[in-house]
Amino acid sequence: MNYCYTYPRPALTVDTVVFGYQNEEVSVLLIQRGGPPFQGHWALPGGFVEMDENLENAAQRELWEETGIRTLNLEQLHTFGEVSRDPRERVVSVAYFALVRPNQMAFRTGSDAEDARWFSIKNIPSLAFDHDRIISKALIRLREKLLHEQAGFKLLPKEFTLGQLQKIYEAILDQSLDKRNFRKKILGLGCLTALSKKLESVPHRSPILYSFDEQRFQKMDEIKFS
Amino acid sequence: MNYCYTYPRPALTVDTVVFGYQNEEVSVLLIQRGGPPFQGHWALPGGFVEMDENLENAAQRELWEETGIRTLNLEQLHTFGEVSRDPRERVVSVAYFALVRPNQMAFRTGSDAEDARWFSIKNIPSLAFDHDRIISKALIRLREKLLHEQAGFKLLPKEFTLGQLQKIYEAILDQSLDKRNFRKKILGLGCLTALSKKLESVPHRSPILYSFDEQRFQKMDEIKFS
DNA sequence: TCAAAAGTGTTGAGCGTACACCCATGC
DNA sequence: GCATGGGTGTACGCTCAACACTTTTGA
Repeated sequence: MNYCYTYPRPALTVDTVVFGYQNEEVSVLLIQRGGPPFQGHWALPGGFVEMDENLENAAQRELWEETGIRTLNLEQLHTFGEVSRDPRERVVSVAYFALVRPNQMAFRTGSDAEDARWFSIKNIPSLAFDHDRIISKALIRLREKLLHEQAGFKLLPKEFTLGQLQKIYEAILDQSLDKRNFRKKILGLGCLTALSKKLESVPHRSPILYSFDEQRFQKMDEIKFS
Repeated sequence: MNYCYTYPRPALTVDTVVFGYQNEEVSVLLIQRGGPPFQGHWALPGGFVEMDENLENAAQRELWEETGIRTLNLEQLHTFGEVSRDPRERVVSVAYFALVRPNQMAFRTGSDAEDARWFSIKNIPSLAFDHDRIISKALIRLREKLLHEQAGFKLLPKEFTLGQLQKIYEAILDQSLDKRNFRKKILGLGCLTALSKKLESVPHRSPILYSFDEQRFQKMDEIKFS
């Protein structure tokens, strides 16, 4: 108890909602808590902010320590500061949001006797603290990012087919889309490059692989606003 | 120094960006700092979060204490936590965002020998801390809210004319708009009620007063997403 | 030959944009 | 009567939604 202040202070944590995509389902990375409170409950990866690191760095570090996943592109979601959201004491948590590709989804279990797992967003268990509220907000943001920033490709390998991309949209928006209109709209963005390769060894016609040109997309976005 | 912890903790503050509209200009409420650091500089109203109040309540209280303005409808903007954003020590600040009507814009000066003033967003002085960055983010959010939530009427009296509303859009978007298209679009939302009164004693034809039906707008929004 | 997904165009409706004139009021 | 904003309609282009069949591949 060596750090003393004139006025009391809340503890400050970060929590990160990481979305991935596998088996045609969007899923969230959760860890199982090894100690109280909520021992054995599932929760978002996260922890206390150190004094010499920015909030985003703290979120990256905790994610790395607890799951072995490294990702840039963390984005701040919302800060949760209800007085009694943690039963021990006042804890304010800054929530972050990330999308990872399949090849980034492999994790190792953290040091703290915790287990980690991907859960489909259609089947999320009961969570510790107010983490269900955090995930609700993250899902809303995910839909917005999909619709306004075409973020779907960030959940796929760098090279992907239009069919895979459409399935992402359908999973996140929870509705089926018309194939022709989807392709027209996505290709009409002018940010996809058709690669000369095709995806082979599939039990049907080989689909063309595409890559997403993010720089071009940013430029298009700027033009729109002018 | 009676509050002691095992690990060091950042201080936690809230700051609020309040937008108003007067003299055909959108403006921000700032206070002049009465003590160091940045003594004499202008800054956003805000202060430390108490242990028994939620973040939004803290923002409301500080706004009330420092400016005498009371507003509901605070909305969280972003949390700023760069390590050195405050020269004294680590301070993390949760920024809030509010729109107030002209009749809410009267303020009293706070207790702390501070002055308060409305500044046009086209003429903002040099600010304390990273408050310029906070205002930049708030301006972006203001434009988004205008475009997606038609929030412009929240800067006007409950009863307003279409001409006044158009001026708000022009001030925030910083471009002139076509009068006929603007009216078509706004009336097409189906959320404006034409009142039987007209605005009188103006040196030209008396314009019709309208009120905005927020409930109806919310419903329209839900329908859109289904 | 069959199953499974890939790929491909047209049409109609609604929305945003461009554009110009007369009207009511106070001074 | 004049200055000042209030109020109004049409035509075009673009984007979105609906809709069905042929192609390729592996098993």
